[in-house]
Amino acid sequence: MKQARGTGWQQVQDEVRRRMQTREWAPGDAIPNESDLAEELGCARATVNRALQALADDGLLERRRRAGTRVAPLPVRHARFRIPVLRQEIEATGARYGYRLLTREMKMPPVGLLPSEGISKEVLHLCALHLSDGASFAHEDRWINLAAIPAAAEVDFARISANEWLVQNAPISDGEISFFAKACTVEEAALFGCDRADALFRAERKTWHDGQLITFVRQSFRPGYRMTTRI
Amino acid sequence: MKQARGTGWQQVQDEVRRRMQTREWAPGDAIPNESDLAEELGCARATVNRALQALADDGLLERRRRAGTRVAPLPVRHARFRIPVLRQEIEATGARYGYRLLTREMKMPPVGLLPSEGISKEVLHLCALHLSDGASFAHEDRWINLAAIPAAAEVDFARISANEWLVQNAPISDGEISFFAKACTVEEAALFGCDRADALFRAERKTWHDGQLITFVRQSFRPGYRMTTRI
DNA sequence: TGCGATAATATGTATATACATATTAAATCG
DNA sequence: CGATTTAATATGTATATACATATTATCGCA
Repeated sequence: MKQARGTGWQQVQDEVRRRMQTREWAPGDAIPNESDLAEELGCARATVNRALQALADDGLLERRRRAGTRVAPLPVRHARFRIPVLRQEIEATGARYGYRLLTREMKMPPVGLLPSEGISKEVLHLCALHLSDGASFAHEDRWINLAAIPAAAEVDFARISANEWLVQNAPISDGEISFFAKACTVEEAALFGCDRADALFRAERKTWHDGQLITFVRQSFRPGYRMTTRI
Repeated sequence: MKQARGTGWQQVQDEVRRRMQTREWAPGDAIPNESDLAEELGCARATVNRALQALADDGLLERRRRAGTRVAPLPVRHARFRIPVLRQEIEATGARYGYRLLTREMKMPPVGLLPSEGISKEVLHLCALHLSDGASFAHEDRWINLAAIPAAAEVDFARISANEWLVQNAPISDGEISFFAKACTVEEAALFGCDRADALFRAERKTWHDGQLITFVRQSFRPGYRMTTRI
């Protein structure tokens, strides 16, 4: 059958959003089932299903078989962030991206840095700077598990950042990222030209492949950095 | 036709993920079109479409009409965070949630706090604490635009947090949230029992309805707080 | 009344089909 | 040869249909 205009799943979604916003359907309320909605809006159930699934995916609806669909009691629960890929983030501002390797060495990771990952051998430790128009944007402290990626031992990482090399060369199956705040160290104060009392926004990421830790990286952003998204 | 076992869209997705992880399909590579994949995997094109759309939604694939589908050159994985809904976050740890209103007053917002929002009248200003087992977990500094939500003027917010009241009573169409780090103030050091030099993780959120600002809130988390997610 | 079996129901998914749309490649024309 | 038109192609979407699955409600029976 030909698709009528005004019955796309996006429009169904908009209509549902509208009813939630106007409190016609308030938080906690059950909404009509898919078949009824489809009939009311003049489209197929599959179209309504697509719209409602997307809303549930965003955390605005809660759906359970047989129990039906209801407006999430506490909406706005999921926000999506693009994980900072520094080159892109910097270039998106119109600035010139720069990368500088500070140190590269084989060493044992400090006790407690990679807790319970079973890293007993030496790992590759890199420190690098990401620059925005020549100014320090983020400092990166990275540990690469050579047992997982032996090829990394042959790379000097002076021209290509570890992130970009790993993306191309290391399969990844799983990851964890966390964000937190911590006062800057003396070295960081020098790098960023900031006060010792300044707070830095930091991100730590671990990535695994088949349960084996590939890399751990801590990125510290220059003072004043904000991670922002619309919801 | 009856659905064969092993041809669900999740399984198609798993297979595509596997091929990306093994570098059979490397970052930047084009992958077969939906029809070919469907034939190879023994399912309908719609099933492949569902799987690939979900992967594109997660930032692992890039898709363009006619141009086809390719593995994202930089796995700019779109991480999802649950926006800190403090009651839930605290109760999820097994701790008892507590809420305490510190101040409630009508006042003009400081210049620059709500830039270019056209707030010229008085707004409701609240300061409150969120407690985890009685200990300070997060401090909240909130401004509510009474022009948008006049009813808020009648609520004392001593027993119910502004967030929970607003969720139930204020329609929201749009929002922005940002995270950053900032050294704590003297007041915060007292609240959290921490050192003046400690850095605090902070979140600022603005919500609008039909272009009108409803509320602005800044939440400052206790030292050591981490926002974490798997990707 | 209490419990287990069974029916009813809403969502979840797969499929074939048809058409829409964006984009690229090819063909055509001045 | 360059510009413009046209065709080809991959994804995007809507639909009817059929069946799967989870969960709740109900019925029958002891």
